[in-house]
Amino acid sequence: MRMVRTPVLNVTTIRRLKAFPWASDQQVERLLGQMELHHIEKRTVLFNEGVPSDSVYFLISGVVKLSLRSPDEERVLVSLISPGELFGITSLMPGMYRAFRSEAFSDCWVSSVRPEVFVTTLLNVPFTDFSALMEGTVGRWFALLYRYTHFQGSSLRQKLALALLELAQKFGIQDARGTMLILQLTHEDLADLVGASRQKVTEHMQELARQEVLLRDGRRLIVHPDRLREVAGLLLDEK
Amino acid sequence: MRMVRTPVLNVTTIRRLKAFPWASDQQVERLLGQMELHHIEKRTVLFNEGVPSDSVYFLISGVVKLSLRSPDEERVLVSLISPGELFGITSLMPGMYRAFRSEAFSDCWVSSVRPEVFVTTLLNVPFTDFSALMEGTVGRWFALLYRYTHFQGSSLRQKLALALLELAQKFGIQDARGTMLILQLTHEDLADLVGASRQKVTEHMQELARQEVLLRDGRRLIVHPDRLREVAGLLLDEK
DNA sequence: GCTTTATTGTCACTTAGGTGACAATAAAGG
DNA sequence: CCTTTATTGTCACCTAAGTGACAATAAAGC
Repeated sequence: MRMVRTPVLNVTTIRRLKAFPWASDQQVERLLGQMELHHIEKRTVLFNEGVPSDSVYFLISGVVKLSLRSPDEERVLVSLISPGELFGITSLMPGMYRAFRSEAFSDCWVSSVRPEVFVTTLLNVPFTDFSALMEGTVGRWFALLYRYTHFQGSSLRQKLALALLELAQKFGIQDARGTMLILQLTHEDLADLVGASRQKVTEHMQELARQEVLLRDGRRLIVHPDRLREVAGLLLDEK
Repeated sequence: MRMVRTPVLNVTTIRRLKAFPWASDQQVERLLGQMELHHIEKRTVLFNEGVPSDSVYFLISGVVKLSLRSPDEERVLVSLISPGELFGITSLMPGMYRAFRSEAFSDCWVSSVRPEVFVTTLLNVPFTDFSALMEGTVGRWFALLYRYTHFQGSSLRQKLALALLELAQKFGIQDARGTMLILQLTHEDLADLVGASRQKVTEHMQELARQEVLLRDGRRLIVHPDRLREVAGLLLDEK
């Protein structure tokens, strides 16, 4: 059995890690009083994608890995977190679920706090207000990050499905035949969106139309979100 | 000459667009009083990547396109913005530059406001505090989005360079021979990070070592950020 | 120090998607 | 309505990267 020395977590440690440089000593002190400390052994999963987001984490030492399951069951390594960084911040937006799995890349010391405590201590503003503002502003960044990380390890067909899903959410109106995109998109636009050639997009769009995942009404697209989700390789409960 | 009718921009319009649902009528009213209204014709560039971020934009009607220049001079279409969305929100973080070009995808009505006004009106908190908190929390999302959008249209070699650059910023310490990554990374880890196969990563890493972009000291990597930036196809002033 | 296991290196072969070059449509502008 | 321009469709060919299968090292465990 290996002994593990519990690290000291005080204002000096926080300052040394260059975390929360804007916060006053009092604020940091108050925050520390409400944070829990955890030791996590290499390869231990801290949270999995899909579970409710209810804590903000702060990495004190070690390295944490954020990853994702790609359609072909491979894992996409999204990011490696270094000491002094916050992570698990989807919890700062209302009703979010974890988008990534986080696990210890090496033995780690991690500290966690409830998002409400985090925000009210450091910013002195009601959590619901802050949270709503975050959703309205950086929520879109997150949606983009979601799409781009899911592009990793996907075929062109799957990327197209993901991109069309996002467009359907933004520009879709219900139609008797499905969800109509109120946008004039050329195959070239779609190609630029998924990072592919115009010709291959044409081929795949035709294939998708043949399989009745979508259909074209003049230059308008009508899509079936459920079938797109299936094509994209998402679980039905995702997003 | 085509006549353009100026849209009414009042609380009702904002509510119809489902924007700022958390804000009170008074707050919205006050915000509107400080917003400028612009009409932008299709294909007009609103801002370019690289310029200082000094306004938050709100799309009233039309579609706005966010894009990026890829290493091979192609444009990557990052996102299409729909009415009711905020964009240009890098201005909510301190000292940021525009990461994307924004241009009118169709004729648009856009409203702009200074980030300080936006934050203080809607959240009643000093802008510098809010801004610092944003940087410390969602700043990393943005860095990830930066990497992933730049992956688009890049070769494996360029993706590797970008990923190693990000790692050097997080895990790098200065060394006589360059920037040493204090991390035990296998080629498999790198492959998962850039979405490639382990074998090809091995080949490219060897190539990069041969060209003295990086070198290996046991299982530690020592990289040259400048040369990596060159390999990644970034302009010298970027990032 | 020796055995076991993980990582790196190499190569032949396959494949998804890029590229260029057109014809066939469809939309836009007068 | 007719001309011009933009978009879609289709193909043959090329290339970067994936894949499987090993050998060669290097690190870890005992």
